[in-house]
Amino acid sequence: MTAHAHPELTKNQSLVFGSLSDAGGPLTAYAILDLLREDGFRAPLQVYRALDKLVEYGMVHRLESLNAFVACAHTGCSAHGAAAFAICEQCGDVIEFTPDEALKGLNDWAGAQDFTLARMTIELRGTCGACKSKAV
Amino acid sequence: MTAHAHPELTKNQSLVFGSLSDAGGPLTAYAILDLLREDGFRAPLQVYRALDKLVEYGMVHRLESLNAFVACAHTGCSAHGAAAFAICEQCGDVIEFTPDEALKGLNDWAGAQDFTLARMTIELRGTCGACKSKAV
DNA sequence: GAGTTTTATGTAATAATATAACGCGGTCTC
DNA sequence: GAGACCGCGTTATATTATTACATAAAACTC
Repeated sequence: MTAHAHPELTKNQSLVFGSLSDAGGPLTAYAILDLLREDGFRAPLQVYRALDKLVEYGMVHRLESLNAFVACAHTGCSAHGAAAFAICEQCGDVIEFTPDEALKGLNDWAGAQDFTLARMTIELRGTCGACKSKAV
Repeated sequence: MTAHAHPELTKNQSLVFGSLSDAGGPLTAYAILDLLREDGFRAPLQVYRALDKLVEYGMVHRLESLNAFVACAHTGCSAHGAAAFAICEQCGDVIEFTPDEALKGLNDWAGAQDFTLARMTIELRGTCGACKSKAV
């Protein structure tokens, strides 16, 4: 539960970020709630409020196609709105990456349309190399 | 409610596709349900089942970041998994487009990672040109 | 065309995800 | 110390989506 160069986290924010970091993968808000019951969490709102802040700080990403949340892979991940995720439908693993060419293309499109970008969601679904090897 | 070169739609599928086409923008499943009550719809499942098929046929897209559905902008939109959406947070308008450069970049990334793509979600959030003009 | 399988349907119940509304307590600032 | 703000706790509720079971209609097989 490293300190990070981010705003001092509150107790609830630290707990939520800790669960996500420890999980090493995506968790739903309710899964986090269950993990934190022993730490005194009682209600979904405690999780959602912390997640809102963590997403705002760029420490956590929301996976829209999974309704789940994941700790940012880049321990200091500040320059954002700009991550992409590949989600393996076999093993559930999520790979975060920065798709420079795609981002350029989308930014160009937005510029040409006079569309001001607030954020982007880029999520790939499929099967990762490891799972394909395993399959007969 | 044009006939399309697609599988013959069932009655429920036609009704759902019709509401989405008429709406000219995204609708949630429950919004569709309310629109179709006068046509005899009673339960969410009637909508979700039709939507599943329509998405499978490529006639409807799901907007993950909105939990909503929209009729495909390309009346015969067959070659898919490959659309992107720009969603204006002021007026709610959705622009569907095909981001060739971005798709190339993401496909290349997947190839390099040995990740087999099943589908992609690309959604841009922001403010469209028209809304920016209106703003003081 | 009788039997079988598949697909679509209707309905009720429930699960999973997310927010609204209220009140309390701390910490700033002035 | 009054006011503003923020985080927190709690209850209730809203929204989105699925499970489970029964019926009916279409398509396929022999």
